[in-house]
Amino acid sequence: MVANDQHDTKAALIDAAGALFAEHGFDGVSTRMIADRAGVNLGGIHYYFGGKEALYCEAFRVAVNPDTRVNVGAAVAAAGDAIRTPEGRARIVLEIVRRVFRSFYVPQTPEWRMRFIVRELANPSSALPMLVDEVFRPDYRSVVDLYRTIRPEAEEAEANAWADILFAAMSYYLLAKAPIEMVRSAGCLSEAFYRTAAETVARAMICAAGLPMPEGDGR
Amino acid sequence: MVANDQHDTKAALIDAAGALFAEHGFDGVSTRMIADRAGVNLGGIHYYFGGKEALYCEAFRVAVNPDTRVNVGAAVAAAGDAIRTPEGRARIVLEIVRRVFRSFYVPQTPEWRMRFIVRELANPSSALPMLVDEVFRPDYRSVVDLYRTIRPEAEEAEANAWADILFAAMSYYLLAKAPIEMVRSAGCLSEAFYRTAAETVARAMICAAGLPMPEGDGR
DNA sequence: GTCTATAAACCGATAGAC
DNA sequence: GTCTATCGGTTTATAGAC
Repeated sequence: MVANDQHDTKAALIDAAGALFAEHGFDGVSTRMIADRAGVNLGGIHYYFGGKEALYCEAFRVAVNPDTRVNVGAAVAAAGDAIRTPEGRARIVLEIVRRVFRSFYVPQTPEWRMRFIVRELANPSSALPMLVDEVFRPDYRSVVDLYRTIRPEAEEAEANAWADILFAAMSYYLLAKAPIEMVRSAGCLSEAFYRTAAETVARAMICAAGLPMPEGDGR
Repeated sequence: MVANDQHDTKAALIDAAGALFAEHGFDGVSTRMIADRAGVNLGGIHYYFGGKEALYCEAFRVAVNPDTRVNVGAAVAAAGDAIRTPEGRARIVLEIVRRVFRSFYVPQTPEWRMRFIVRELANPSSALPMLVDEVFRPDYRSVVDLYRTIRPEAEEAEANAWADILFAAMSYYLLAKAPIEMVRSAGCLSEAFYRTAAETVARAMICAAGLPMPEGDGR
């Protein structure tokens, strides 16, 4: 069963590599660790991908797959006329922050997806340009533009710092998971906590931008 | 000149190791890279420290040195009676956030100090328990306690998420420096920008906690 | 396609000359 | 204290049997 075996081995390698790279970074993972976790032979990495770095990039492309990734720019565009009122703008901010946090748990996608993306931010590799061009810069620009719509008189640095609140929260929860759970308790970074965190971050960003807080939050 | 050479070589190794470990993590740095950057012989690492891991811990102890590190708990305690009024609490939050951002640039301390600390959060090693026990947990508890003083009725998760805004910003700016400068421009993460970022983060935390914004900021 | 065996390079660590 | 040379182990990558 050639096609099936190929799919199984290749997919197992990508999933094992993604999970390990997301956790330990490129340097912290050996090809043997990947092959062992995938339950396949070491040679399969070079047979299917050509090498460790190519496998890293392949797993990374899965992580940033546009079909599954949250698209901040589209979320702003989809809001339509809501952006014309302060109340609508506040709701757009709330919706964007919620989407970002919900993207931590997207069914049918690997658990390591988002963590792999922010891992690349902290431990850059040859995949960094692709991440910046295709994901980070567009999303970042969308959030900065949103702030400039809300406060056109604000300086560039302030808009950047405001957008950073969101990206900082995202990367922090995904990268510092181990120490956070050491300080609080194991399993404290649950889906329920991320809902609270999303509301807290959204509230901070909304009132920092001088917008009115949405009352009924229509969850 | 024994004592002087010893100091020079040892200090050069710690400084080179700190800079490299802060940038690439333990796994991303080899002992040869450290020796080369320090301009000393490879054997010196084992002569002075006993090995790579011991050098890592030694450089890490420099990074978390209580004499130079910003102490969040002490900042709250030093505020005295200010904590009894909403205006005073807002000023305490502002002061804490400013101190954290100013700690990025402390004269007479190595530039890699804070980056090494947050690097350990993202790439944990055997030094993680020490970091959590001596630095991360106390600071984190101080900020959570401050929020619980401000809003005693708030749930634990909300207090945690509020404190996270500060620690997230700190780790984001220090860890994701390369991609941030790719998106904006090289050198955009200047001391001037960090002042703006501190004001923005502080403003977000202050109004998210329901406190009044300090008007004259008395910088 | 999957496996074993191994090459070639690099790693941390060490011995010993000076 | 500082250096060179090198050990033993691990790494990525590859060649070749099946």
